[in-house]
Amino acid sequence: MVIDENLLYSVGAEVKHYQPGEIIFTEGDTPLYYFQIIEGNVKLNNYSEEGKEFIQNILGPGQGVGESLLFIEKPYPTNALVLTDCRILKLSKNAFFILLEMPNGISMGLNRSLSEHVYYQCIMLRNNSSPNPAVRLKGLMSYFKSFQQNESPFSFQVPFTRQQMASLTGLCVETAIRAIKVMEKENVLKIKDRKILY
DNA sequence: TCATTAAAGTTAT
DNA sequence: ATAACTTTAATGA
Repeated sequence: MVIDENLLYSVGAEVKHYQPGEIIFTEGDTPLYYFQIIEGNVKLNNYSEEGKEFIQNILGPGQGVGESLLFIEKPYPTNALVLTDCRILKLSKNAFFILLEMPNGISMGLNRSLSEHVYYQCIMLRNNSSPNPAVRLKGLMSYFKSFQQNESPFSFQVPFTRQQMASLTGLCVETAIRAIKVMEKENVLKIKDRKILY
């Protein structure tokens, strides 16, 4: 968790409920709030000129949404929209900065979160720069698998649809599906009930 | 080889 | 039922 929930409540954070499809913020909006997911999933995305979606990231419980933008005077570079029923803590930017000044020390959690974000961007850029679809998909799966303890093969059930995996790696769905099939044959992953085990 | 288009089958709401 | 997702196949860059 980025910031302790009770600490957030103590400085005036409120819980907001969101339904699937609801928008938290849109590309170009001015960042005015700190958001932290209690429950549910949120995706950060962009749309290309031709309308093709690129998913920057899919976030879950405990993660902040767009918090890195609170420190600079720039509009949001992505949209944030809700994938599943969500409970999200919302705190005004002012209160967020008051929290930063407090001696309780939220800085470690926040720094860790920002660091993780930079690391994620680095890994994804590295892998997504590869012309080989399997490399991109493996990069994606390896990163998300790294958060679970169990490192043994096929112990990680990929929590994304093929569509989402394609949008996260800049591939078209069909290519992603084909590459996944090939990887199954090569015993890199298993498919059980359409779920990918990596 | 990958993207695109089309078409059809499957799952979820 | 309808929308969203998955899969296969054909075509072209």
